[in-house]
Amino acid sequence: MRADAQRNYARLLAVAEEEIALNGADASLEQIARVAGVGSGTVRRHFPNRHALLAAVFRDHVETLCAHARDRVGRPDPRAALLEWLNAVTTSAATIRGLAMALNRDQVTGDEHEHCATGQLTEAGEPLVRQAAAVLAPGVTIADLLALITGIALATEHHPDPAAEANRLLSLAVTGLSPAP
Amino acid sequence: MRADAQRNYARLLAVAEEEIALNGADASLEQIARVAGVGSGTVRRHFPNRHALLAAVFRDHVETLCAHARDRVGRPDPRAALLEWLNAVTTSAATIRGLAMALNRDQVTGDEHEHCATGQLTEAGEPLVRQAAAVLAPGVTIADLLALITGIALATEHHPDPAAEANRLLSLAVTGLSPAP
DNA sequence: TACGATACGGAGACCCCCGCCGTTTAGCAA
DNA sequence: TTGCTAAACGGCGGGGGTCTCCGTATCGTA
Repeated sequence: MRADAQRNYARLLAVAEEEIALNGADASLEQIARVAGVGSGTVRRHFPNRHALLAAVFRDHVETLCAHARDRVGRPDPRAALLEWLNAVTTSAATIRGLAMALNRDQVTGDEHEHCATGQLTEAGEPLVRQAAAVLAPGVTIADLLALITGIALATEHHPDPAAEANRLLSLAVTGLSPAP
Repeated sequence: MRADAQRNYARLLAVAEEEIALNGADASLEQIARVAGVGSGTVRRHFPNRHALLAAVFRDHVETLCAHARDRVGRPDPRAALLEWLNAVTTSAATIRGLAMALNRDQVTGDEHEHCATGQLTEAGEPLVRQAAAVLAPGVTIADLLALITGIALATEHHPDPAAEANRLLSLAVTGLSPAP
């Protein structure tokens, strides 16, 4: 990779992060190019489509969450371990503008990319779910949990305090909105 | 309302319904105008903004759900009554393309319109929630339930059988993903 | 230093949203 | 039936976005 390409890549990533934080997952690529001071062709060369850009922007965040999950494998209390992680994921999804939509989008694409955000989170979270299987409702999968979390994050995007609201909804779902009598 | 205006309104509504079923809540207004064989100004006159169009298109569906709720007020088993209604809402939100996004959008706008879709569903569902309060987790509101449902519907939009998947997730949330030990 | 590969910038084609305004037409009244 | 007027229509123009493509500038090496 040429030096100028590297510079532009880094610059674009930084600008994209700001712009997405400001305007959500469908921020204008054109605008990002303008702010970064490069031609629109350049952003498109580094990131062929919006999905690629989102993946790059959120890569670190996702990686952090995955590490968080791995740390919790083998903990003495599997239920607590899983719930802590789910809370962390929820907080990120609700706080980091655009992340929830990005996760939702690549669930749609059907995980053809093993290394997409949802794929990574699935892989990292699966052991936690397996460990906690005994205390989970039968049939619950890591995919279910991630779908629910992205859904909750999308639905609470507007709220004054999205993270708090999202976590509250998640807690309700975990313990049961209306447990059987 | 003039006769030609009435004709165009009806025609636009029909075309919009198809187009939204095909392309989701952000179908092209321009395209709708083309298919309906009217100028783009006409669609904009009848529906000043996208939200107005969505509201009109989904009005009947929402009204049906509200009636469904009113039917169930006063039933002997309040829990069953509420859950049946929640399932119905979930099925609609997951099946009718664009509805979930529309509901989500007007939760965002903050219900300044009392008669918007979410507002109507809130009003209709509130008695069911009140009735069932004794068997609900403390603090659960009708707004929470609707938010959760729209979130679930958004998250399962891609699934081969969205309604089944959405209802499954809802059931899990109702009985608890991992009820406390 | 010269050269080839690589990356850059932006023009062009296409689509969409939105506001505006000249023209047509429905429906009423004479 | 015939005029008339307000309401409704259609589409143009401006602004912006996406995506493709190609001539040009630049980097890194021989």
